[in-house]
Amino acid sequence: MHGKKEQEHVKKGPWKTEEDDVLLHHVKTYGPRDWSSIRSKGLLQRTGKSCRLRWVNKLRPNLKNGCKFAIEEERIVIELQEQFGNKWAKIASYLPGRTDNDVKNFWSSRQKRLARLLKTSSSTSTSKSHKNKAKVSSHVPTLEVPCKFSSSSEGETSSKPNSCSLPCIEKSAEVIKMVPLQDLITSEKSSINANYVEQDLTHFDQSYKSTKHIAFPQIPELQTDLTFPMERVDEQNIFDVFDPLYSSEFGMVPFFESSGGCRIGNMDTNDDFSTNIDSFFDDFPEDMFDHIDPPANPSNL
DNA sequence: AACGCAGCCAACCGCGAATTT
DNA sequence: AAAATTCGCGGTTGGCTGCGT
Repeated sequence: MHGKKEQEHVKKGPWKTEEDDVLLHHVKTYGPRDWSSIRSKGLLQRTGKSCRLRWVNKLRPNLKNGCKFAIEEERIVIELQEQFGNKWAKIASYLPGRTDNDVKNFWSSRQKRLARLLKTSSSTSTSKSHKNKAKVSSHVPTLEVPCKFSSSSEGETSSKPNSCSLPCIEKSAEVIKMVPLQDLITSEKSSINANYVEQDLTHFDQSYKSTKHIAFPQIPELQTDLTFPMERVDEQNIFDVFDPLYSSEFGMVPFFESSGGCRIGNMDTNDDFSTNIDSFFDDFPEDMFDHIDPPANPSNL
């Protein structure tokens, strides 16, 4: 009975450095797969599921751990959530260095924040006159611009400030009402404009057809020329990540560097790997992935 | 200084899909 | 083809931290 229990014992909770080491060694040897074998071999008392999650969310190279979402990233998440719904993994595939968990956490935080704003606003609005409402709304700028969503991004680059242009997002000439999220947040303390909060939340209501109301950070323009979706840095292209050219890709993610200025790598999880990304890879032999089967060639499928 | 609250994040759980036996 | 196993995703939870009162 005890023996069986012991055999079935599964470790949970925060990961220790030593466990990360074991997991990294497994990935180094066999690649990011066979998660269940880690436990069956007695390497770790973690479930395969837990191992995979740890790798995907924290140990995988190129992750932007501990970095707040840049404005561009926020914008993309909002747009893609609008389009795909809560398909976090899919949305994350458009954001280099972000995991589905990151996106999910970002979104739920945002939802909570907005819900709280709405709650606050409704309580304040009941105690305040309509006059007050109108007064507040007048100082919050609203942008109503035709959104140039198109799968053909060429020639579609917006010349207008505040218009949005995300390639590969199929949209008709819908009107996007952009509400600066920063304004929402900063006005929380003083007086909330219920109208704006409501507008923001209504975009979750599918019944809104002609006008989309989205809380957007107010930024001049998306200065990117992203080809979506970005390749995910995971099982599919792990080999690319460890390509000899990787060194140029590790300091920053080019696209988000300017806004985020965020270093990549598991900088905050454990000291052994936090010094810098180079020392992280110093631990790996040059032929570290020689043992790994190359990804299936799509043409052979 | 102590307390409460909100935000953030890592990790777990359940379930369905995909893959293997 | 069916059952078993593994994997991946989305929802949820709980702990930690920072900030305001």
